[in-house]
Amino acid sequence: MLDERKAAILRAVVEEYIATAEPVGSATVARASELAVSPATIRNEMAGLERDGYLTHPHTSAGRIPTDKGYRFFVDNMAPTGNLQPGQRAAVRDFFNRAHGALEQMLHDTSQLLSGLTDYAAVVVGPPHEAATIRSVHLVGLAPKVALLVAVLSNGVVEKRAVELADDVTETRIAAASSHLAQHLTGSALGSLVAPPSIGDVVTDGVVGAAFGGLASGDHSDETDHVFVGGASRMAAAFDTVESVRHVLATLEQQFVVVTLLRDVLDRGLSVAIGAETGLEPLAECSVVVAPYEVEGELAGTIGVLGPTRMNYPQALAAVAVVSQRLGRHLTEG
Amino acid sequence: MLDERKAAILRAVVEEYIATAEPVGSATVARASELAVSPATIRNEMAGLERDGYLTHPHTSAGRIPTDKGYRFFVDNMAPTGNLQPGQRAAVRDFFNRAHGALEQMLHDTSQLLSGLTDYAAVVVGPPHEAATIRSVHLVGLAPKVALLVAVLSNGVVEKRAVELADDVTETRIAAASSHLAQHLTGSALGSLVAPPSIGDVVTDGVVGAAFGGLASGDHSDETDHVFVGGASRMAAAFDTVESVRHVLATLEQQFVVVTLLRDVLDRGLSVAIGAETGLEPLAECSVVVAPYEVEGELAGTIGVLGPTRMNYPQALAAVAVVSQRLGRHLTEG
DNA sequence: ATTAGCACTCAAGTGTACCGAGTGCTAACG
DNA sequence: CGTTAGCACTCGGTACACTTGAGTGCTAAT
Repeated sequence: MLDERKAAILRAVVEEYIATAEPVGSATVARASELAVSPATIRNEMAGLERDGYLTHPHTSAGRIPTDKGYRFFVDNMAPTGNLQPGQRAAVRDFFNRAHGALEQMLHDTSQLLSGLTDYAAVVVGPPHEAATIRSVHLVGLAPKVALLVAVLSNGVVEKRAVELADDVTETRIAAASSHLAQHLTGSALGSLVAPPSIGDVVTDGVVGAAFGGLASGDHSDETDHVFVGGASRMAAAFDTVESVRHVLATLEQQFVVVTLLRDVLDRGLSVAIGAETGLEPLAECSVVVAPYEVEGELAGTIGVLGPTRMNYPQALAAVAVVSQRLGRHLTEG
Repeated sequence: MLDERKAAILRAVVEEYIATAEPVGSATVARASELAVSPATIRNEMAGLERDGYLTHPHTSAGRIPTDKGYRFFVDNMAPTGNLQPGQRAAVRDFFNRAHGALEQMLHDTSQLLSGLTDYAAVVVGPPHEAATIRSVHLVGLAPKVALLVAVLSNGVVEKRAVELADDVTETRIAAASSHLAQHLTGSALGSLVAPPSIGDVVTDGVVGAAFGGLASGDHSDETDHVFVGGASRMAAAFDTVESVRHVLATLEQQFVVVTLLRDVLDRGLSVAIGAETGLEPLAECSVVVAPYEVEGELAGTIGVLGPTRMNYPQALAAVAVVSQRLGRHLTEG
C-alpha cells in the first residue's frame, strides 16, 4: 500500500494527465497538489512510484504518466465518486420523465444519453429474455410457405421468428396452431418452455413443432438482439491514431463481444476494467465502466461506458451510477 | 467533352490514384496507360485536364489527383462496370441461399455482407411501412397502465407501440379492443388507416383510440426504424486523420440523415454521389454508391456503400448492383 | 502534333545545433 | 533523517540549412 504522500502524488498525476493528456512533471505536481514540498521531493517519490509500477516514463526527459496499475489504484482508493454537474443531473431527470414507450427504443435512447453525458461510447444491454414470461403468442401467415411467430414478453420485448412451413398449410391450420401455441405457452418463462402436446392433426402438429422449435432454439442468440451502442464517434476523439480508432470500433461492432465483456467485468465483481483488464487485445488502450441495473429488485441488465484508459473516471462512474439507477427505477415503474 | 486521349489519361490517373492513394505523375501514366506517347505529351494533356477542372495538384512538384469532377467523369463515362471476383460472387450466392428468416435480421446481415464485399461502410434501408398491409394486430396488456400494440405487416416487419391506458382498464376490455382493432385494421395499408368505429363502451373506445393513434402517428418515425449500417470500422481505414473519421462516423450515426442522403441521391437519378454532391458537409471526402431494390416489381428500399472519394467505384458499383438484385429477388420469393 | 531537353519548384528527408522540460544525483540544510 | 537546492545530464521538439528527387512547364527541335 502506498503511504499518504505517494498517494497524493499519484492522484495528482492521474488527474492532471486525464485533464491534459500530456505527461506531467514534478513541478506541475508540486503546484497542483496540496502538498507543500519542493519538486525535488516529488521527483524522489515519483521515482518510487515508477519502481513500484504505478507510473511510467515515455522517455527520459518527459513527465510521468500513469500505468494501468496506477489508474487502478486511483479508481480503487480515491476516485472521488464525482457528482454530475447540475445541468447533467437535470438532463437525466428530464430524459426519464419524458418516458418513451417501447423498451427497445428506451434502451437505445439511454445509450445515447449516457454517451452524451460522458462523451465516450456507451453500451446498454437489455434484460435477458429467459426470465421474462410470455404474455401473448401469435402465429401469422406471411407467404405461402412462411409464417411469423410473434411473442410479446412481460418486459415489453417482442420476439419474432420466421417459421418455414411445408407446402400449402392452410390459413385455418395456422390459426389452429396459433391458438394452440397461445394456450400452452402463455404465462411460461421463455427460458423454460415445454413443448405443447399433440393436437391430433399431423399438419398442424408440424406447424406447432416448427414454431416452438424456433422460439426455444433462438434463446442463445437472444443477447445479440438487444445491445445498444451509442456515440461510438465520440470516443474517436479520445484517440490519436486512426488505427486505434479502427480497432476499438471493430470491437464495438461485435455485439456478442461487447455483451460478454460487460458480463465478464461484472462477474469479476468489478465496476471498472482498465486496459488489459478488459481481456481484449484491441481494447488495450481502453477502459470500461459498468453497472448493473435492477428491475423490480432483480438484476436485469448492464450499462457501460467505454473510453480511453485516461478517461475521466469520477465523471464516468457518476454518470453510469445515476443512469443505471434511474433506468432501473423507470423500467420498474413503467 | 473530353477527346479520346484525355479520357484515357484521366482514367489512368483515377485508377492509379484509387489503387495507390498517391498523386500520380506523367511517367506513371505513360507506363500504365495503353497510349504509346511520351511523358511530355501526357504532361501537356494533364495540364489541360487540370485547366478544365478534372485534376488537381497538391503542390507544384507532385503528381495529379482527380477532383470530384474527375471522378464524376470517370464514373459516368468509363466505369468498367466491374465484375465481382469469383470468390465474392460465390459468397453472395451462399449468403442468399442460407436464407435467414426475419426481415430485419436479413437486412442487418445484408449490410454486413455488402460491407465485407467492398471494405467500406454499407447501408441498407428496409421497405417503407406505409405500403405494407397489416396482417394481424394485437393489443397486449403489460402492466396496470400500459399495453403494447403489436402489428405484423405483410412484409414481415413487426411494428410495436406502447399504449398508455387510463387507470385500471380490465383485461377483458383490452381483449375487446384488441379484436375490434384486428377486425377493422387487418388488410389495410399502414399508410391509409381509417379509425375504427365506436363500439359503444366508452372505456374500450378510449383504448382503441389510443392504440389507433399510436399506429397512425408513428408513421413518420418509421424510416428510422429500419436502417442498418454495417462495417463502419472498415471505412475508418480509408481515411488518414482521426478528425475525418469522426465526422463520417458521427454522420453515419444519425440514421435519419443517412436515409435522407440515400433517398436524395436516388431522387436525383444518380447511383453515385461524389464528395460535395452528397450535400453533407462532413462527407466532403466521401462518396456514396446507391441502388434501389425491388420486391415484387415494386421499389422497396435502398442499399448503399459509403467510402472515401477515392473508392473503388467499379467494384463498389458491381457489389451494390449484385446485392440489390439478389436481395430484391430473395425478398420477393421468401 | 509530338517529344527531348532542361530549368525550375517544392515536399520530404537528413544533419546540426539549440532550447527547454524534466530527470537523477549529490551535497547541504534544519 | 527527511527535505531541498543546485547542477549536470538526457532527450524530444523545433528551427535551419542543405540535399535529393519526383514532377512540372516551357521551349526548341523533329
